[in-house]
Amino acid sequence: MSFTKSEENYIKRIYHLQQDTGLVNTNSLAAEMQTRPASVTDMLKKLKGKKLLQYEKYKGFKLNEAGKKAALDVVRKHRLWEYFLVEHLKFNWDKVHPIAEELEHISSEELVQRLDNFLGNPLFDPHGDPIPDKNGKITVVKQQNLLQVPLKKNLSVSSVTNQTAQMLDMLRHYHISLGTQLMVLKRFEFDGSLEIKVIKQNTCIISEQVAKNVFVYDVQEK
Amino acid sequence: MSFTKSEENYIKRIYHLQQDTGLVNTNSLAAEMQTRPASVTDMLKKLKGKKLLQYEKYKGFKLNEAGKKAALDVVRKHRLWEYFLVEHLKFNWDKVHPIAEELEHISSEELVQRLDNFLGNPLFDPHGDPIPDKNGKITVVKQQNLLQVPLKKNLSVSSVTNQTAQMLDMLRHYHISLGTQLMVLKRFEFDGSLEIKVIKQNTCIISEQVAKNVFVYDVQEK
DNA sequence: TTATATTTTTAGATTTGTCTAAATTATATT
DNA sequence: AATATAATTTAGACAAATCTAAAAATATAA
Repeated sequence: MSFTKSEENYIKRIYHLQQDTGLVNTNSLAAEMQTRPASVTDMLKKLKGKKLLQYEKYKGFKLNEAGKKAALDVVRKHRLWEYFLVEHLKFNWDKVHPIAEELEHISSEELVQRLDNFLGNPLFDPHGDPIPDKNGKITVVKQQNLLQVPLKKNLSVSSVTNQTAQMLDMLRHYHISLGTQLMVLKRFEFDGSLEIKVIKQNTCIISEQVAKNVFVYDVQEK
Repeated sequence: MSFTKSEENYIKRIYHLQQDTGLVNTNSLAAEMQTRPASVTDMLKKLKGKKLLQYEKYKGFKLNEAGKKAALDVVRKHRLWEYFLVEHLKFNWDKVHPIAEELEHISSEELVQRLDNFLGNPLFDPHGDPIPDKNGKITVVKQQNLLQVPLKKNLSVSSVTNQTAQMLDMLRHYHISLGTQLMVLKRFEFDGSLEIKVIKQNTCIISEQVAKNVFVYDVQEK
């Protein structure tokens, strides 16, 4: 089953809304989609026709299993492309959303699978949101910043906040980027700075300011 | 000025046709676009309205300078994405066209520029077709296969024909891919095989069969 | 050069996704 | 429970991109 760009956008929005509220209503979806309630009703009929939606007139609606799978396919593509844009094209993480909104509608399944492999099958996008696998499964792993994490544990970098040019320059120098495996060796009480072992690289020292913006997850739990 | 997907597709087709024939006519464009002549006429009016086309009713038509620039922007995106798909996602070159047909319509200029840089500003796509730069300029450089090329010249791999799994496996082993710099050191008369210096790698020996499928250009001429 | 064939355009319809305005249903309030 | 308010849907219209069928212009050929 394949969907139009517009259908995919509606499906994705409904998915995100129903994560929060269970049942979704016409007006809030219209607001999210920046369109009119009447347009939403039109699309709901189409999605119900394609058997993606539980929907009774005037009653509210939500995606059924097929609908959720369709939504997760789009979310997966969106987040993989965001990862690519940040990690390989060196976009700042706060600039990539609108571009990924276009890329997420490219249809080739083989493309998505190859992209996933090329990126190293990341679990999180650069905002720290989880990337569903090709079956729609989301691996839930706790993320913490480097200040919160125990010493000598094998960790993988999942996201980086505060992406200033200066911060990115520093991380690049230490060979720290998304997916990098590392370990906190020591925390200095004096200034809160950390001694970090970047696997396959040299040890380095980072300040507390940096550490609080670098988020990681426990490699074992994957 | 920005264009719809449909407009971009028409512009690109007209560009390719007028490269061959000068003036383009309605029927041949309809055939190329797999559509009806009536639809072509409709679109021609739109493109004339946007001042991209020299077009008089019943007379034939061609892109003006603005139209050619628009076409080259699309061609540039198409070929950069093809390069990415082959070189980084390891698609075979004969599989990438339909996917690049979708990717070429992603609109962000910054994306294209960053992609170009990420790829190393390649001059040719994996089919050996030249990639226009951001101003629409096409660098014309002669490509030859490795059998046609003089010894001890600094060369860069521009395209590879006969992309069988076996061939690709062999090239990968020798670290030869698009953009790789190399030099032919010696040609053995006995079996036509070549001794190749892959810059930053070891020397290797490739057979005549392989050599005739590997196309290169002279780095000096860039 | 007149008739015939070919090419191109027009006229009007269709589909998708949107809109406004009005009607309908549900919810809240007294 | 009746009424006011809010949410939702319907009805009908529009723009983009396409189509078919017919008309108009051009090209070709006897």
